[in-house]
Amino acid sequence: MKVMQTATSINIQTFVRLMDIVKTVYDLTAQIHAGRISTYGALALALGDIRASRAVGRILNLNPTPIIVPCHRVVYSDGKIGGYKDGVEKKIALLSKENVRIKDEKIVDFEKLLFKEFKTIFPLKRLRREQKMLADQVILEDSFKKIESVGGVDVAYSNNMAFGAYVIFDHDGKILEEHVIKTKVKFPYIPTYLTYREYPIIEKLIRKGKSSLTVLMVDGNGILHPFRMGIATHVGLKLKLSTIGVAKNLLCGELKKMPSIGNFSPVTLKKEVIGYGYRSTKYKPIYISPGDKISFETAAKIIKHFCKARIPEPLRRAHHLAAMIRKENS
DNA sequence: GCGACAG
DNA sequence: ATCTTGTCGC
Repeated sequence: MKVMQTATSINIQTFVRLMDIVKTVYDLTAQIHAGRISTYGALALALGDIRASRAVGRILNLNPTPIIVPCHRVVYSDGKIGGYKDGVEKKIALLSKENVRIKDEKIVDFEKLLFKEFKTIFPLKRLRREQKMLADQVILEDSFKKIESVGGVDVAYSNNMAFGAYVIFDHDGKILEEHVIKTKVKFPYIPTYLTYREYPIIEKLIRKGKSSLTVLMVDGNGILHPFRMGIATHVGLKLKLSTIGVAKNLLCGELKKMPSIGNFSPVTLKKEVIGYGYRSTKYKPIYISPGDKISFETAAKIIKHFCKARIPEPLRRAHHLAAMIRKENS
């Protein structure tokens, strides 16, 4: 029987390749010919989002083949040279050899030499489209009555390895299960795309759990996200779980006033409440938001119940576990 | 130098 | 998140 080469089967392979952000950055950089220069931001835009510019810098810093991938041709957007693994002198020397002149630490004729006509399919735009699609499916209502168990997941890193930890507590704070996992990192950290870095690890961890889980706390945001699709929300939708996002820093929006100890204060974005700052100690607040299948009220209640320290216990324990495993493997 | 954007 | 000396406060 003749089997049609479906669009899907092509796309899955293509998709994986597309999403190899590291490889894409190197391929894009190789498009900058001798005599031209480009910027970290221009490369990020070619990936599909200016937010990736720092990730581009980090990736180029690890460039294993500086001869094939001419990362010396990537400079700051103000025309300054920027850094180079083997020293800026080397970068300047390589550029000079290509007739790119530098004066007062800046590229001469920067605008004229700037290359930004990359051949690209903007891989990050596809991910953003997915986030926008999924955002419609979020339900900010509890999908449970009684809280049997509450889980926490966190991930630690060392070089190209990720160490994930998953802990399940019962309602009284007793640990029911602990799981750890070690995997290769496949996606860089890019603000607002955290889920594409950590979701695969979290999914593997959750599958190891035996107890039925009422709620999962995720290190990161729920709907407190420019597109209402933080990692906790993504995890909730994909794994059909009630989730709460818990972040140690604010990603977007505005905390109207500093909450007093033991209290919450709303975080708003364009007049809309998308999360709460919560202070259980005298230290700086944490930022909580519903992931999926939970209300603001219930999320807040659960967070308060599990906050013996600044960070709620399930996440605190998961964080410690992940850090321990990371250290053991280093 | 500051602001600066989860992890 | 990780890299890290010394420093600060409970």
